[in-house]
Amino acid sequence: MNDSNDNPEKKVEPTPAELDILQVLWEDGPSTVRAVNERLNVQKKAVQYTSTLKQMQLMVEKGLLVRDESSMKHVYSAAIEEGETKGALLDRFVDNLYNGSPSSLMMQLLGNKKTSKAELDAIRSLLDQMSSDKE
Amino acid sequence: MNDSNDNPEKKVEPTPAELDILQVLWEDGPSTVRAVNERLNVQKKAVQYTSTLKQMQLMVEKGLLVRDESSMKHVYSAAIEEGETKGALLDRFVDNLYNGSPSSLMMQLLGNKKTSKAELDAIRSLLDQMSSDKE
DNA sequence: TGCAACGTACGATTTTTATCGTACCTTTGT
DNA sequence: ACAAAGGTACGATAAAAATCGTACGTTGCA
Repeated sequence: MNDSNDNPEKKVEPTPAELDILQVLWEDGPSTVRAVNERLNVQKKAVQYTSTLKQMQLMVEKGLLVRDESSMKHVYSAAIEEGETKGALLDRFVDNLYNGSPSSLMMQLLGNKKTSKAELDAIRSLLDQMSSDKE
Repeated sequence: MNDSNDNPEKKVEPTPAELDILQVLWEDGPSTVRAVNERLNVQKKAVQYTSTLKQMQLMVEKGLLVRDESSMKHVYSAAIEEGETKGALLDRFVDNLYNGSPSSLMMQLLGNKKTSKAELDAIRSLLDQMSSDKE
């Protein structure tokens, strides 16, 4: 068996720059390099077209993106799922910083002045909804 | 004014390896290089003594650590606060991955099978406690 | 037809992070 | 006194991530 199709255990660890690109693709769907590059230049840092191009080409090799070469303007899309990827990153983050304890992270979040009251309310109702679902 | 003493706005962004070292110091308090290195070798990856030494020396230059050179065995301690540092990293993490919305992060956390029921309960009681404090 | 606009390919390089070897100093036991 | 043990300093290098310039191919139109 190879890993072409059903290998959900595959390890994915996009670098920060790769993550930026992935987010554009997750949000906008399949896009050309130019579209992605423009979005990065607006939302993030100035970066040359060819830098983005190269980056995305490498990402295809790594299996982070797939591309459709049928037209001259290649169209790229994310090859890994948003939720899964972010979940893995979150896991690692929690492991590294909070000893794998989500509630520790929550405490950090709650003690953080940057977290608005509205957000806290949203979290609580989320939690309430959660528990009424389960019980 | 310089930034020797009271500059809480200073930007700190430890790299992964730096964070490992910081965590040891946060947990154990002021320590020698050897002590830190041994802890890393047990808990993390094998790394040469001089590598850890160099790393910690660089961290002093960057202002991440301070050291007491009064004895020959220099004693290092964290120069940045644990909660503040982790909070900043968490902020950046939430900004990057969840558009700055902690509740989105929560959803990810709740949907994550690795998060145990006990942890969820802990979070909820944390939240309850939080709201009874505030209101 | 030929040139400008726009696309990809890809080597080279820079930047950042991490690791290590070697030189050399200090302490201590005998 | 001096060797062994254990410490620091620091240049060199490796490894990883990111950036860019240049070469070259294709398309569309004046």
